Amino acid sequence: MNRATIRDVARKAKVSHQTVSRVINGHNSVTPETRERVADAIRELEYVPSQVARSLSSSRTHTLGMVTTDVSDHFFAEAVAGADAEARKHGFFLIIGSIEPGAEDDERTYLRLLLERRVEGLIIAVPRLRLADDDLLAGAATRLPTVVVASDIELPGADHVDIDNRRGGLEATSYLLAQGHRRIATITGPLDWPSARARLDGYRDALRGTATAEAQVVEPSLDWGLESGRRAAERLLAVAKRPTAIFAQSDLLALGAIAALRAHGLRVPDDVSIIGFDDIPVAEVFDPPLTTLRQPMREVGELAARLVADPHSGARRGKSTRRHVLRAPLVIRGSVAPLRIKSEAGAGRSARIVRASKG
Amino acid sequence: MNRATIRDVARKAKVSHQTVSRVINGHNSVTPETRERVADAIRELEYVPSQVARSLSSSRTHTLGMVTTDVSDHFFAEAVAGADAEARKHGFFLIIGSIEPGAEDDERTYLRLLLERRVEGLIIAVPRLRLADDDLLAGAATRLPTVVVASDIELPGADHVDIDNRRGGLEATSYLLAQGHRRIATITGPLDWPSARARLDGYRDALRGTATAEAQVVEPSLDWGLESGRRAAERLLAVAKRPTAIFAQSDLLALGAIAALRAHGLRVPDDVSIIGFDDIPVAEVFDPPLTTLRQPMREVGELAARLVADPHSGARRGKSTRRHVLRAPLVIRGSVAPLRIKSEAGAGRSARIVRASKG
DNA sequence: TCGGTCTATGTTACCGGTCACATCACGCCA
DNA sequence: TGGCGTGATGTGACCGGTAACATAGACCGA
Repeated sequence: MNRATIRDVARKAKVSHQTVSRVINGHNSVTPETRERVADAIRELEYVPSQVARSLSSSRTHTLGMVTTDVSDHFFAEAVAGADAEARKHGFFLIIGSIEPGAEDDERTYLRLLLERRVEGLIIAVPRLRLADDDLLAGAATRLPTVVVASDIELPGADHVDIDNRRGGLEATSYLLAQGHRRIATITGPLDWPSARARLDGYRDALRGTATAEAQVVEPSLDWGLESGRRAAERLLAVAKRPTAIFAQSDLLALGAIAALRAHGLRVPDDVSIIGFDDIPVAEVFDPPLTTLRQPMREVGELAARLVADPHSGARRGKSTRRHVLRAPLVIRGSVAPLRIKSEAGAGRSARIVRASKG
Repeated sequence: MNRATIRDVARKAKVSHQTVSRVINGHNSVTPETRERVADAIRELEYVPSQVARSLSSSRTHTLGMVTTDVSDHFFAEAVAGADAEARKHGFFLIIGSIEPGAEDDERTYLRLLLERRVEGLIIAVPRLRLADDDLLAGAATRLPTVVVASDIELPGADHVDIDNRRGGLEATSYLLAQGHRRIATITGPLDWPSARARLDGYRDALRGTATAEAQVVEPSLDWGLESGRRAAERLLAVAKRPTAIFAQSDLLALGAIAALRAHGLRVPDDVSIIGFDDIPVAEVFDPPLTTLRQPMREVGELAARLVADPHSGARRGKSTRRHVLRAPLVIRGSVAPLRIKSEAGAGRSARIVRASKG
C-alpha cells in the first residue's frame, strides 16, 4: 500500500487536486464546507504531503546544509544545536554532513551531497578546510548564502563567524600577568587550526607588552585532548626554568596538564597556575574549578544560521565578505592564584605590586 | 542564472537527456566517446544533479530520519555521530530532528517533517517519548523500518536498541559490595527516564542478594547534571547514617556529588567511594579518576542505523519487535576503595574477607 | 541473405506537488 | 438589465529527473 497522493485525496473529497493543495497550504479562498470535506479525506487516507514533490515544483527546499567537524566533539555539537534551533525558527531544516577525523576526503563528498539536495544555504564549520580552493565550494558560495565558521579561509561571497581567539589569548595571558606571573608558558592546540594560531598570537601580544615576561611555547603533536595536555606538561617540567603559570589553549589540555603536574607532586594553583579555554561543562566542578575562557559556540551556530537563513541580515550572495567575531569572556574560578614568591612573606606583596602597577 | 538541468547538458552534448542520465549513473551501454562529450558538458555547465527530482521519480530518498534529544548532550551526540557514519556506509544520508529541552511538543512536528521528506527509515532516540501512542508514529513504524533507542515504549513493528541499564546498575552495585561496602546509596537520574528506573532496579537486584546491605535512594529533582549531584549528596550528608559508597547514575551526578563531599571535608575514595555511569571524556582525568560504567552510545547509534538501513539485519516493517541490548562495561579507576573500618588496622581485612566470600 | 540479438541512443510518460490561468456563479452598481 | 469585480474551484503545464519501451544499426550464425 503506497502513500496517498494529493489526487487520491481530491478524488475522495470530490474536488480537484488544486483545491486540496489550497487546503493544505491554508489558502483563504476555500469554503469552510469544502475545507472540512478535504480535511476528512486527508485524515482517512493518512495523507502526508511530499516535501520532495513540493520542492521540485516550487524549487524551494527550505533546507540549510552544514558541513562540520565530527559532531561528537562537544563544541561542534553545540554549534550544530544552535544552528539547528535558529534554522528552524526561520522555517528551515538543517541537514548535516559531519566529517569524521581521518576522513577529511569526505568534505567534498558531503558538500556535493548537500548541493545535490539543493540546500538554500551553507554553513561550513570545518576549521582546517581542505576545500579552500575547491571550485565546488567557490561556486556554491556565489550561488547561495554561505557562512564560514571558525576558519580563516578566504571565500568570496561568504560571511565569516568566529570566536575572537586572539583577544581570548590576550586576555587569558593578561590575566596571568595581572596575577603577578612572569614566566608564563602556553600549551597550544595543533597549529594547523586557525584558532590555535590566533590564541598563540594573543598570547604573544600580551607578553610583548611586558618587558620582564618570559614566553615558553609548547605545541602538542596531535590534538586538543587530555593526553596531549599531559605530554605537553611533561615536556614543560623537563625544562630547567619551570613556568609559574600555564595558558592551555583548551580545557582538556589544561586538565591533562593538571594531571601531569599532580603526578609530579605539584599543586594547582599553589605551585602552578593554569588557565584553560573552552569552558566545558566539567570545568566548573573540577578540582580546582578551572579558570578559563568561555567559547560561546551555541551562539556562533545561531549567528551562522541566522546569517544564512535571513536574507536581511547578511550573507547575501555576491556581497562582500563580512566578519562577525564573538568574544570569549573570561570565567574566573580557582585554577589561577597570584604569584607567590618563595618566602611565604612575599606572597601577597607580589600580587599587590602588580595590581598597583596596573591600576 | 539558474542551475543547469539534465536537458541543458543533453543539448550541449548533442545527445538525449536519457543518455546524460546514463552517464551520470555510470550505466555501461554508453560509448566512451559519448560519455566523454557528456562529461565535458557537465563540467562546463557546472551541472549538479538534483536529488530532489531524482527522489520524486524514483521514489527513493536515500535518507534516514532521526528524532533525538538535544544533540548538545554529549551522549546523544555520540549516538548521532555513530548513526550518521553507519548510515553513510549504507548509502544513506541521516537527517536529524533534535528536540531542545522544554520544546518536547516539537517531537510530533519533527517526526512529521521527516515523514514529509519521505525518509526511508526512522530512528527514535527520545527516552521520554510523548509520542508513544501517537498515530503518526504508529503508522510510520508499520510503513518504514523503525528503531527505538534507549526507550521502553512499545511500538509494534519497531526494533529496540538500548544499553543494558539494569545489568549496569547491578554490576556497579555489586562492585561496591565486592569492595566490602554495605551502606550503599544511589543517586538516581530523573525517574521518568527508563534508563534511570532500570539502573535503580539493577541496584536493588544487587542489594537484595546481600542480607546485610542497606539501601538509600536519592532521586534528584531535575536532571542528570552536576548541580543535581551536588544537591543529592547534600541530602545524603544530612542523614544520620552516612553511606560509605555511592552509586551515581551518571558521571556528572558523580562529579557533583564528589564536589559536595569535598566541601564537607570528606575525601573520595578514602571516606566515601563513588561509582558513576557514562564514562564521559573527563572521567579518566578527574581527581580521583572516576570508576564508572562505559555507555557505548556510538555503538548504539551504529547498530540502530544498521538495523534501519540494512534490510537483512532486522527492523523490517511488520516483523515482531526485537530488542538489542548492549552491555555497559565496568571501567575501574580510582574513585572506589575497599571499605575501611574505623580503626586503621582493620582496613585491609574487610576487603579481604569480601573477596574470599566471593571467590 | 535474412531474421535475431545486442548495443547505443532516443521518445514519452510519469513521480506529486505548485503555478498560472480559465471558468463559473453570484452580487452589486450604474 | 447588463457589465464587472470577486470568490470558489478546475485545468493543464511544468519542475528535473527516472523508467519503460521504441528504434536503428551492427554483428552473427544458419
